[in-house]
Amino acid sequence: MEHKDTTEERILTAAQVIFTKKGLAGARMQEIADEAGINKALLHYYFRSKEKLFRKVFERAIHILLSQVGNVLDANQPFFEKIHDLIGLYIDMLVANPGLPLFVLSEINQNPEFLEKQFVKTLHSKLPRLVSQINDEIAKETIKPINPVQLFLNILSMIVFPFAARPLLERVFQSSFNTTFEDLMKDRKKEIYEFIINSIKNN
Amino acid sequence: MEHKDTTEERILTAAQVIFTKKGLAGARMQEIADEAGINKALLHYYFRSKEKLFRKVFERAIHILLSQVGNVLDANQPFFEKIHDLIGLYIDMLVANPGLPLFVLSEINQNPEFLEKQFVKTLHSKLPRLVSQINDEIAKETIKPINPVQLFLNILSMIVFPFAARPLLERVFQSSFNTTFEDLMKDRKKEIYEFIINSIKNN
DNA sequence: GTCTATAAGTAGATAGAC
DNA sequence: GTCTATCTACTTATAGAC
Repeated sequence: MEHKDTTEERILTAAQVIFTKKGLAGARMQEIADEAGINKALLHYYFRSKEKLFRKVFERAIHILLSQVGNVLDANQPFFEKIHDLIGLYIDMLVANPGLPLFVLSEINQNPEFLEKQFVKTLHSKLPRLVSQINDEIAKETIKPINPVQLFLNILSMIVFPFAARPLLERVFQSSFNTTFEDLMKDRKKEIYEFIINSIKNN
Repeated sequence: MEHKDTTEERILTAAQVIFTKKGLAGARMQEIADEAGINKALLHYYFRSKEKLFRKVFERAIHILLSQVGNVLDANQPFFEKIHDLIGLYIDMLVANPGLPLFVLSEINQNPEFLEKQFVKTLHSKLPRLVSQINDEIAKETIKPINPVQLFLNILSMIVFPFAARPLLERVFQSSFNTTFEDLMKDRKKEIYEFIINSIKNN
């Protein structure tokens, strides 16, 4: 699966590295060519324009961010297990792709037309199911009453934010607590899960 | 206080709008001039270069993000009150400046040298105090044992992330729940505080 | 202080040889 | 498919009139 060593693939990988670091506007085609170890003209041979190349990289990023998570949300699983697996899967994915959240959020902000219907549609099809599952648990009194959307926001925030703020947090944690970002993230799955359960679970 | 209507101020305000929307690399001096209603050459007359103008805007943003919060963290207050006030102050500030978090995080990521010592130093001087206050509460058994850094990350995440992800969340919430972002944020102070207290407080 | 005009450099894109 | 050389357009920055 992971990556036939064709020129096209090497360009895409290089483009992902540079676009993630510099953004669409800040990236230079020359930089991408250098990173891929090929000539600038080849980029245009394969992808015609900078924006078309960017769109391919961006679509990939969105796909990674959504694909596995959709399955967890769909799964027919007890509520607490689902939350547990969601946290585990998402953090694993972000550890493997730490630059994705900030990349996607920045570009959507700077260029709102990149927020494709696909993205919104995927979430739109998954979220209501989670919301009604939360409401079921509240009705069964297994968890305390809470606005399901706010609960979802809390969970998502605790998972994703540290990666979006990583460039900043790395330095602060290093200088203040002699802790590396990686160490924090190792414990974080368990930490987040327990923090949530402690908060919402009924005795 | 807020803003003598000098040309310099109008440029800074315009620059903040454009840089926040497009980033350093994506912003055009012409756009900033148009937004300020003046000529392009005047930008250079007042600020010499695009980067110097950017730095002024960026420093302002950092200042807004840190100034009030430092005071809360320093305050000699009971722990739960301090958490309560911290959430309230920070969300108020972000509602007034919703674009700041993503702006600052993106630019630090794309241009790590903009992360000035000042920023790291300020946090460095405030955080250990909060950490030891958390440890005190754990020792007194008013709250459950928890890694203070992780707790701090949880709180910060729940406050800041929704604003960083705002361009995305706005659409999703609108299309899935017929809720506006603003409505969610109105309740959010109370929601976050209760979520945290429920999680950490000992009975 | 504010403008118009222009200089100098850069980046995306293409032509054409191999 | 891959390269070198080049075109064209745009962007920052400056010169100089008012």
